Amino acid sequence: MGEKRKSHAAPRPTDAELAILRVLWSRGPSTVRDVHQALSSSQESGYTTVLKLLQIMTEKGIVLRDESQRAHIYAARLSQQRTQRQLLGDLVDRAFGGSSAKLVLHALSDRPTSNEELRDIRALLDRIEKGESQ
Amino acid sequence: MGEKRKSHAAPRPTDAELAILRVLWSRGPSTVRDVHQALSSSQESGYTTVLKLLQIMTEKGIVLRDESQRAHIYAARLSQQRTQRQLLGDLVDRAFGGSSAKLVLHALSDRPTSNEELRDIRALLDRIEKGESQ
DNA sequence: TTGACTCTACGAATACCTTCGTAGACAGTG
DNA sequence: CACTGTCTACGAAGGTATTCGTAGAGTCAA
Repeated sequence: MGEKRKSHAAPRPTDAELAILRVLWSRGPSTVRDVHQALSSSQESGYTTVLKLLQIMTEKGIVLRDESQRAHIYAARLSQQRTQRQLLGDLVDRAFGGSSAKLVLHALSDRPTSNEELRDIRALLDRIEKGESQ
Repeated sequence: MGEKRKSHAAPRPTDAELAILRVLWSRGPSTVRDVHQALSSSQESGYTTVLKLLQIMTEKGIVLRDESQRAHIYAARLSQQRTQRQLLGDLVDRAFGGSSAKLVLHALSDRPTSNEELRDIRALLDRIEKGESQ
């Protein structure tokens, strides 16, 4: 059974999955108990709920599982950056008609942004205009 | 847990809903048939599917319905900009830890951005640094 | 009026997400 | 060994999203 997914086309993580991913990204490889405790500070969820989620995420290929010990250890398969990129691309396509710039204008005009962050953005703009590096 | 939805706290639109919203935003108030036809160029979906979606969206308060004619006319309740802002805020919180700047850096480094768009972004950066108002 | 057409309403099927209870395996302690 | 606590696996319940079929009412023309 199973085999619904194409090879490795990691599907968009759901909300609950993203909450878990954020824990894994910040803590590194963790057990179910680790994740559950880290999560319990921000939201309430049963231990087996977290376990089930991690099992499902393993099936989907969102996380990797090390079963060498009794308490399995889970790790995010894709980096936070990679996942964010994917989510951003989705959003751009679904709601912003494919224009990153529109999205950026929204993001900047919306929330307070520190001077340091603004500097980083300018630096990136410079790089883009100069070289089209990347 | 109580109260899923406040009276008018428009929930995050789903994928199918967003596809319809994009039609309404670009065409303005439209009938089911209008939306269905506009949609059929990019994806296949039955007429009654679109109808059902629009009925649900009406219940949710995502669209407004003018029933004065036999063919009801639907319009998006929130502007495209407003909705985009909401979706962006959600994404920032869920995947970017609340930092708009990180999101911007991703967006810019990811997709090609035109010179004109880059100019707009710089202009906005200027406004932000000068005034810190807006 | 009748027939063809268009519209809305509604319900059902399916799939997915999220939650949690229960069961059984395993480990350490007295 | 028996007890207690921790772990995984599994299934089921309840909710939401998406799809579409069918029914019934309105409209128009001949």
